[in-house]
Amino acid sequence: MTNKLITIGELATLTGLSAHTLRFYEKAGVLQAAKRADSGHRRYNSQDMVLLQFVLRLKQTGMPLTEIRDYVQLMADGDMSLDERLTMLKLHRQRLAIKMSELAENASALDDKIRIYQQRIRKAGKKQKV
Amino acid sequence: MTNKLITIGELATLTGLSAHTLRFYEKAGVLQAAKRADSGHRRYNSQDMVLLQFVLRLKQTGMPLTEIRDYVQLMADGDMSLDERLTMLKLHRQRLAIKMSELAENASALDDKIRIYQQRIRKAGKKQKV
DNA sequence: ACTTGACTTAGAGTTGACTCTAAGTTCTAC
DNA sequence: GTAGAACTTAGAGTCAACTCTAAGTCAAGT
Repeated sequence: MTNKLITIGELATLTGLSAHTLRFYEKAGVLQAAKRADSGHRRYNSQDMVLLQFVLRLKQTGMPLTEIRDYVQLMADGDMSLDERLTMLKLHRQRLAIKMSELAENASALDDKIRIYQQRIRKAGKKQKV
Repeated sequence: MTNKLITIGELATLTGLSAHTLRFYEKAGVLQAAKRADSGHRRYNSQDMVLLQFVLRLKQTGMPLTEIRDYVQLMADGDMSLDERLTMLKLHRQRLAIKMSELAENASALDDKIRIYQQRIRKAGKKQKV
């Protein structure tokens, strides 16, 4: 077991978030309240880091913080919330699929536009020479 | 030539945006100032609609409005800005590629999670029966 | 002519997600 | 034991992107 505890500053460096943001996430319920040292300072363990990784994945795929908060709350509720969590994940997965196909479509439209621009620039260049 | 002019309300219905948002875009420079009827009401032609389609594409792929505004400004400057516009589009295309691959990675992580949840739920169901 | 709905403006308010400030406490290194 | 960095809190400020309000004008149908 790796029981190493780290400070909020260290977690900030590890994740690229600011300590401010980590506290903000905790207040927003996006992260479970961290354990505290005797001094009152937050101490994070490896499980906290794993959860944070997953939370960041959800965020990166466009899930709003309020929804992530609900999901994290369900995790705290234990196994009886498994079904509900699965439903949420599946729904989010579907939205993600839609977004990905939209992006793919837009990417190819962009590629077309870029090709047309390159042609126009090439032609303009030729005119210049004549 | 299809010279049909439409009102802001009609354009709103067509695009799914609100008239408020269309005016906001115009003020923000994301849309070029629309022609006006004698009454002062905005009238949009098909070219305006084509531009708006492209603007929405840029927006949908995550380009911030300030950047779209710069791009639209360059369009108004005419052909001499072709190079600069091409550079912008290429850069954006690259960011889009990165985002798409991130999403793909996160999607497959989500799929793993979903599979694991389904297994856990199936097991829990079995225990229930015994 | 009149009503009703769509339009006009400037500017205020909202939402989501941070980001920072102030004032104080704790930890680390010398 | 003291300086300076890192931590604590509550709450204010910022930014992007809308979204709405107020007060008025214009357009279309009966």
